[in-house]
Amino acid sequence: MEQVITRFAPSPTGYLHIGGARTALFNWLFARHHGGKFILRIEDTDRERSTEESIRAILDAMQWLGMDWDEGPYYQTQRLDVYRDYLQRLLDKGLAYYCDCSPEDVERRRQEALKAGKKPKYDGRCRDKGLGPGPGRVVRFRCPQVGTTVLNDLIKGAIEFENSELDDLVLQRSDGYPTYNFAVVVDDVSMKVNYVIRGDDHVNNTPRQILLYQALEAPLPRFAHVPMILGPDRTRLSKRHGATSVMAYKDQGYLPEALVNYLARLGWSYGDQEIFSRQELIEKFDLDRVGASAGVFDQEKLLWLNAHYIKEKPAGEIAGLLKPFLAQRNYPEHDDAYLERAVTTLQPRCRTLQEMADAIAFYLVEEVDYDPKAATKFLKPELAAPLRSLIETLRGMEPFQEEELEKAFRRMAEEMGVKLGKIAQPVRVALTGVTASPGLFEIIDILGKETVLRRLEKALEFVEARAQ
RNA sequence: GGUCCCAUCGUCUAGCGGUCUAGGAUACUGGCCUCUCACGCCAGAGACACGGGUUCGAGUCCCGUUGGGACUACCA
Repeated sequence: MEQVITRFAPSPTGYLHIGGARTALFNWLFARHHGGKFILRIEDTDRERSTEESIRAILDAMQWLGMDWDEGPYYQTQRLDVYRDYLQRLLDKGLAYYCDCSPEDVERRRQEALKAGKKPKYDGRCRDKGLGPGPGRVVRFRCPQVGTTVLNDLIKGAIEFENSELDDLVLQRSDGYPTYNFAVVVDDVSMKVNYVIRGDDHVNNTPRQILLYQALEAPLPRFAHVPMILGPDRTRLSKRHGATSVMAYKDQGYLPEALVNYLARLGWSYGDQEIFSRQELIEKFDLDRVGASAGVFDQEKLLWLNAHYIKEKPAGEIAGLLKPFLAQRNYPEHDDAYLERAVTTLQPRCRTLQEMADAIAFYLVEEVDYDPKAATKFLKPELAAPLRSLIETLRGMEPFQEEELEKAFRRMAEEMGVKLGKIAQPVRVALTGVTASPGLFEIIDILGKETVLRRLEKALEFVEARAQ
């Protein structure tokens, strides 16, 4: 079997979004699965909207998601001579022609046709004028007007198009740059791309492209049009639906493993399996298990996957990834070992790194602030005595460790004739400021004797003040 | 308007004519665990859009209806 060659060809007119990322992922996975080649190509022929910044952002996102490419990035604007060469072949064969209709005229005639209830196609006015190159002139494809073009899509099956529906599309703009439909074909032909995997918003472009392949006498690639990703309102996912940029997910504290896993399962499935490592994805991914219908992007499920990967990853790695988020919050510095222990207790409790960076606050700040409700409910005046005795007990404890601490607390609760929770909750508030936290004894162990005693004494002062 | 695509729980999906009184995941609800919150475990509720065919038999095949989506540029 010939080597599989796929490509991802974004246009640098914005950030890499969720939909593009999935298209890239499917191409990447397909190539890796088949031991093929994955090419990255930047389609920057729209000089108005393409930006350097977007290119940077797309490359960053590809890298963050762990999708490496074997060739490229190629830039279409650096391949202008290639398009001219191919265009000349078409011109020489009479399969393309110059056209001097102004954009305004074409648009006006289009509107008129529409109003008259006809198809808004280019009317072929310059088809046989025999025009040569000149300022303001474009080159159009002499599109066959009879016959049927069939697209044998790997995902959707056979789709037929009447050539009479198609018109003479522009191949080269008046500024000399190729248009998308032409550049994409020339690139895929010259780069020997044999599997074109892209969003199904391109289905209607495909017959023209097939016709161009034929005009160029180039072998046809296999096409696979993957369904769109929709927002909750079932329209094409866009900024309106919230974060759609891949890097926005990084900033929100998502792990690339989670996003990759989620995106892979959106539109593709493998029996009942939900969790896939990158390696498993490469082993198991194939086009025959890609569904034909559009899917809604479900933030909740992504969150669940992210929580899964946060729990699963070694604490040391999570701690490292967490640092930038900590820096945003200006917490005091702590050593890695301490951070790692704190992270361990938070892993089952946080769905994103942002959540974790918030939750870890009490471990890192000098003094905690009490949540007013929590303080009112649990730091009551009658706690003064128990707190005093607790402080005494803890002061004398050596070693100051989780297991011993738990025993001491249980003993104390028993002596007082109350349930453990009765003293655990006030202490929790004293140490963390809130009523929900990791296990009390692991917290005490990690915070260390000095911090714990300091916070307990502050709590004692607080309850004593309330007593007056 | 025209062309094209799509249609199983709210969402992602399994299902490739009989084993489907439709399975899994997520979200939701209840319970267990428990020092709180999570995690985890158990249980529950929840779907084949509709109408015709084909067939001994249809979620599965065909047609239509309805609904949704995409495209219709000198954007990609």
